[in-house]
Amino acid sequence: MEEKKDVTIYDIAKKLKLSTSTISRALKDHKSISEKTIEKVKKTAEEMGYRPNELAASLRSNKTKTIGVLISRINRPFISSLISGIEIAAQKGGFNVIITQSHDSYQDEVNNAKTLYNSRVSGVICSLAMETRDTSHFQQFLDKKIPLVFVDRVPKDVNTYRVMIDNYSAGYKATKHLIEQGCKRIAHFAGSQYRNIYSERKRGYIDALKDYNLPIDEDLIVYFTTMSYHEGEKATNKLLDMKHPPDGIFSANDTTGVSAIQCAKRRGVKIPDELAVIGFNNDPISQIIDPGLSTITHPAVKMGQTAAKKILSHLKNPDKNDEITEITFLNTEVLIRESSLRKIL
Amino acid sequence: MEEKKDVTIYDIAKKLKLSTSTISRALKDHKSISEKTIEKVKKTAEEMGYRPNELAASLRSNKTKTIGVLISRINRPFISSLISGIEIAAQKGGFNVIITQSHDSYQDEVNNAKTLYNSRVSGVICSLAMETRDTSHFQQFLDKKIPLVFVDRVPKDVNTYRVMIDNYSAGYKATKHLIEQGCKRIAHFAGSQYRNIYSERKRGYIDALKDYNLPIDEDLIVYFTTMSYHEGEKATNKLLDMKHPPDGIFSANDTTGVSAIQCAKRRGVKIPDELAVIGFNNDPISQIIDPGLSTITHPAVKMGQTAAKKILSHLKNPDKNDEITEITFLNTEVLIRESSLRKIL
DNA sequence: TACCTTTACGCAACCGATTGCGAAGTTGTG
DNA sequence: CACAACTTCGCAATCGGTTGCGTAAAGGTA
Repeated sequence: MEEKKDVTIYDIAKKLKLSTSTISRALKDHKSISEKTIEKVKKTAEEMGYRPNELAASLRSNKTKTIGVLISRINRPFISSLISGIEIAAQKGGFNVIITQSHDSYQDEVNNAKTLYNSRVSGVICSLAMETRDTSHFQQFLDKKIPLVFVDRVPKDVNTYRVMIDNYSAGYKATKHLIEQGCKRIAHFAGSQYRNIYSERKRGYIDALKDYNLPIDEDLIVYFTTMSYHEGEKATNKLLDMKHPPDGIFSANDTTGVSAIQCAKRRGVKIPDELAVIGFNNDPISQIIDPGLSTITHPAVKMGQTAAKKILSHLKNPDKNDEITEITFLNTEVLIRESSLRKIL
Repeated sequence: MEEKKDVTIYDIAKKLKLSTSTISRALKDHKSISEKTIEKVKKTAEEMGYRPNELAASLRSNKTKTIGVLISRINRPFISSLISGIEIAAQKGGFNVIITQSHDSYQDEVNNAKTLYNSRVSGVICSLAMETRDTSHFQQFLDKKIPLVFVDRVPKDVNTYRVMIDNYSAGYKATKHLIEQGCKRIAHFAGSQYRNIYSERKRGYIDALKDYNLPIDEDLIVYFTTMSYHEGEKATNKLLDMKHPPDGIFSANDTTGVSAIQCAKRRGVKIPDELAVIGFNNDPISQIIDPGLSTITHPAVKMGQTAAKKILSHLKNPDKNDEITEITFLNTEVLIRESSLRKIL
């Protein structure tokens, strides 16, 4: 029951009385090999059950057909869709995808970056961990000219590809929508201000209030660390306990938006009339909850595909610029559901 | 701005005036190298910024530190949690995880299996695509003694590791619960009967009905192909249009369970009194919907971890049995929420 | 001092594909 | 028919660790 050895190009060469160089070239349609030979080689390769050893090829050519991914955690609707998009695009280009999760820990992100670096991935896609402040662990990729694409949670101090949405205008649009529904005291559930997605959404919120001459009340802005359901629940209770509770909430994600709705419902607060709520991401729960949670659509799958395509096209194109600061913005839309719809528009 | 070459064991050897064999052995604490030398080598390796080239090591030793994963689609709560578990366990063992998705297409599954095989993964974890009937594309792994672990959706005709839940008893428990709530006409939303998880759940459903002397009405069993929200909605409407509509539904997943609740609510059917519903998986939406959907808990993360650990321990253990038919069952529980709770238990 | 073990390390083949350079064979041109 | 210009293919080095086998040096014993 011993294992059969793999068929190599040496075996094919011996059988056809050709050299390994010819086999190697024939298998990849090199122009200096005749049609006849190419066909013959491919046919016998097939017959002998040859499978190329990518390890050997990678070692020699010093490139792998692999994209490494650094994300916080896979089991989140947005992230899993992002990865799905990456996988789809990578697959089309014949690339494998290696996933690592940091669980939002800075140290894990650093370690994972090292792992991917050592694995000789030929490209990296990353969405920053919540904890991350310093980004020097990405320098190794830039030094080696390994294409690096940040998605969604991007740093501001690394010059490289970025694929993101316009969080500022999304935050602005969400807030504006609540204002148009008649909200006067709008609270904001914000995430870590070290992450662009949350600071920009907040900035949009602030500017919308300003533009519509509404006062900015710092007591109505809640800063979360994990943006979990529990955090949202606690914050909602606190807000509703205020002397002058808010009449609207713009939550920077759907999880806390949903928790706000459920909390308000339990307290008998009417949604959307007494409290209008809008979330962010368009997670599945946002359309399941009753009333449906208005939200901002987020093109997660497309974002993943775009990022992966960036890497593939960069690898194809031999002229590698030293300074790549290309930013791609994807579209978002305000998706209005019952949680914020007070009047017929 | 040319790239610096990587430091290799040759560089270290030259610097320390030792041979590459000594360096190689020292770096992995080989017993035939003295303490002093080992320390010296490790120190200079560190200083020179050496990073091992795993490609070279893999090529020579013919093993990679990689686990390949074959699943239907990443962006599903159950699957993404499963992968999360796999990644956590793999990471601890110093392994990378390569993800491929079949989107429930048989052909994609076959192609992905080939890709993983060619990538020389040292272990494979798979949950079958919905379409898959023939499983001969897994034979290549068995032939090469590459550990293969099926999770959740397992085939019956491949002798290898399996990590799963007891779908039969889970289906039985779910149905029994509805019966205990007073349901007399219980419908069942079933998935493809080619997949064990759905056929077993149905078997549990049937046997529970029998044990409690309830008639089995084939009209109350709906077979889905994708188990999507839309399918569930259509089926629910059809059931509620019947002359004698059901008073309970056991859905083989949460998505269709949720769609049943929403559909019933729209039609004014009272839940759980006129229609009690229980789903499967404990997806996030099951606890967000109102009324909360009773369901069966599914230890997805643990399932992933268990599967990955199986592979790691198999790779460590040199005595490879030829016939491995080890099945691991993980626990599930009936999680009762309002969608099925008619009386105080 | 002669001889036997250990200990510590080096030699060199090897894993399988890639590729610059060169050469033999073929076709074309005047 | 001679020489140029392609075509088509082989030689051999290379990528960076791994490992069986061999040997010199160090320590031990009678």
